[in-house]
Amino acid sequence: MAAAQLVPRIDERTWNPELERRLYKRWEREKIYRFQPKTKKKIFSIDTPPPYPSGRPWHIGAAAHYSQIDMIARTARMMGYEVLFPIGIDRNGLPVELYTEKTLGISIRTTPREKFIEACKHALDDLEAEMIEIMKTMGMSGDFENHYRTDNEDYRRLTQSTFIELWGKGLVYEATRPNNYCSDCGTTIADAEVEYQELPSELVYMKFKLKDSGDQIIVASTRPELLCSCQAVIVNPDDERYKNYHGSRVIIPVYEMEVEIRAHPSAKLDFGSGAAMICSYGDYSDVLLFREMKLDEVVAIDEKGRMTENSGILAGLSINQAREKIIEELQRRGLVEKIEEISHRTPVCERSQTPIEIIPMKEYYLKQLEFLPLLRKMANKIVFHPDGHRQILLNWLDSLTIDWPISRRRYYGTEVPVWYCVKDGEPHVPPPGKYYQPWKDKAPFDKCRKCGSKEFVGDSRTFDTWMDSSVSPLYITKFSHSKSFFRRTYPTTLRAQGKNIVRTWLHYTILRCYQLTGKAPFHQAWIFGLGLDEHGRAMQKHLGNVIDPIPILQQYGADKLRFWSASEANLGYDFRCSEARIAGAGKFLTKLWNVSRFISSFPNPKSVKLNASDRWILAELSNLVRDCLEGYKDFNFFIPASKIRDFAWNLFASHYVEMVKSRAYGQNASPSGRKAAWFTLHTCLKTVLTVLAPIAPFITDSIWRQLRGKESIHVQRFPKPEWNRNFSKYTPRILEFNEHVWKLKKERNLSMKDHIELPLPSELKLFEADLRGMHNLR
RNA sequence: GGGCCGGUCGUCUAGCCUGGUUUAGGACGCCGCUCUCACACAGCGGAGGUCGGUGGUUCGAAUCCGCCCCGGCCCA
Repeated sequence: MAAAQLVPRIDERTWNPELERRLYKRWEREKIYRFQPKTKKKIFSIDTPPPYPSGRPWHIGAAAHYSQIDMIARTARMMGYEVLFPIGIDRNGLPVELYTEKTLGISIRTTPREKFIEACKHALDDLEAEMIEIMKTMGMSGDFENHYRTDNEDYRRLTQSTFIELWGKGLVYEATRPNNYCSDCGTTIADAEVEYQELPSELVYMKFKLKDSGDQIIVASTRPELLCSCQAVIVNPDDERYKNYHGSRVIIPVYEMEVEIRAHPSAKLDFGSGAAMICSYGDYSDVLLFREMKLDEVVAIDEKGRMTENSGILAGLSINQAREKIIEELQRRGLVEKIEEISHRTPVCERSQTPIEIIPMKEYYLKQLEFLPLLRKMANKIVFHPDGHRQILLNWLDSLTIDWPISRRRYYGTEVPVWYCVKDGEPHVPPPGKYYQPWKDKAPFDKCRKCGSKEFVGDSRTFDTWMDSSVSPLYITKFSHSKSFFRRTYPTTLRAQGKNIVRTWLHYTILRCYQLTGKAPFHQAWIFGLGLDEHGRAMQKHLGNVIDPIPILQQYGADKLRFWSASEANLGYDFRCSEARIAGAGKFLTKLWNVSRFISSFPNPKSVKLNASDRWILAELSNLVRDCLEGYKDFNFFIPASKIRDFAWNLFASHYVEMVKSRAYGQNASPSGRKAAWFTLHTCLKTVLTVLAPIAPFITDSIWRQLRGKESIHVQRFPKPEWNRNFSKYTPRILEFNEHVWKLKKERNLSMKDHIELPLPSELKLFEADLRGMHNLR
């Protein structure tokens, strides 16, 4: 058979990403990724993060993240597991409300709740559809047929049922919590709705008398009206002026209460007098200091933005009136040293631009502090990928000082399922198993169990959205729907998520699922870094540096994006995104395609007698398989991606293929030697395709089916490193020799196929025939 | 402001744990030559790094220790 008669079975000269769409349709038809709950295989369940479709464009970093989560699922399948890979979409909370207001031009303040949440319900439909389309385009093998939403009735029913259960266990209690409050809008606002402005403000220097010595200390504050809630005065520990006063007690002017002077580093030496009063609550640092020093809060301002009875002479006044009046009062008593006009960074309501107040309000809390020892224990037991990121969770657990406030004064979220007796305020919680909307539903109780009254009023609040997301492992394992399914799939095998939400999603999920099931919700936690722009800055809409994955997918295709993601983003660490590098990474796939095309022109014999070169590359192939499996075991795709590229490009294509080309074409080769070359070429390709399949599912399946028939590569198992690795000791010598010859020919201006006279190193005698053929040695 | 993580050619990374085998390896990009029968989305060759800075430990440090700077995230 002459070389000219060999025709590649693969026609196209380059990998065409348009083939991806057709292949995806084929996967859908063949249902090769469908979860079989009755399987005999071990089950691998993935607790996938439900992404939030809050706006266009979706983040390229997120695309990289989700494509890697898909690699986890594919890896597990090729390891022989039955894989449960649910897909969910998060649609609760503030961003939906803001998006709805913006796109529909309505206001949450003036729209009836019923109408507003109806609008929220559909606001994200288009964005969600687009997001799911992108996930499919990326080749994700999740369960799109049963995709769930965190705002559907079933999900909210689960959230409420779990709350009711925890309520029954005594893990929920009510206590005050500092809320951002806008007196103009008449409502609490979320942290995300607070912005900061430099506003002119009066810094009042007030005289505080020391209790024992009769000395006085000057305290400067922009919030003199909060004097009645002052519970401490702080000075910087390094401030020489006040060194003698640490621990002394001072009398608060007008109110005549005693508080302690404490040393604290957050007191700034050069601000005001250097001494600051800590009130509940002037600003966020007051909140922190109250927690840190365990001070008792005094409510000075009520929900209408009026001063409370606690403020004595100021009671009933607005904040501005109160400030004027207290300054007058202080001046009348000669307690004002001076007043300075300053510019002050003030938190304001993003809507009304009114300075916000921090007002303690009653909220529900879920106990977490008493679980800390158990949480630490579970954190240490969960396998982290990468291992070091367990520390993020442990550090967070160490820094927790308060329980978790779980109620929010919002509209679009899961409602707090509690009704109160109108007469005595006794809270009543309904039985679990239904979705409740207490703000509009009739109370499911006959009469108050305490006073017998028949009138109830429903709670109007919703839950923190993490209350919903933190039971995702229970939702996907059918916790409240199917005992047998739950038993088989819970705890889930692996939680995949971003590093930035370890302290929220990861922590809350472990806490809640433990409280409900007595077990950690997953055996492994896989933590991904954050996609930054090409300069290393976070991608943010207002910076205009967000890269849209849609045009990238259109131009380069999913596999190039995926291969880039795997070979660029080291597991757990932040990575930069740039189109140029995606294009660069994609070149490897073109190379792979062409090597495959070359190999596709040869038959694939079954049994052969191997030459030395064949045994050498198979030894290296074994090394490759071993390295890849090691990376896959840790779900670190960076390792297989770079090892495969190294092997396939720099060893296999550059050296081995060139070494056996003449043998494969039958030039000066025995039939058995020729067959051995064919066999080895096919074996290497087959193996490379299999270990690459989780990363680049389209191109590998395409080549696989063109060479090996109908069955998809995605139902195969990973190969084993089955060839003797002994011959890999020749690798450095072979590379060295080949590079030496190439260089010589270059220097002598010879073409690669020109013959050259050169002695063969004695160590390479085994490879003599192939090397002579390769370089045309004489 | 606090905590954590990270900083190796323009870019991504190997090496760092377990100091010497490193004149710091590879890839992308760049430059030069070559259309050689799978591939010019290629091949070959080349330039490019005082390993964030600075002190220290040591015969010897990218590798161990201290301090500082920069970036990211989270909490404020």
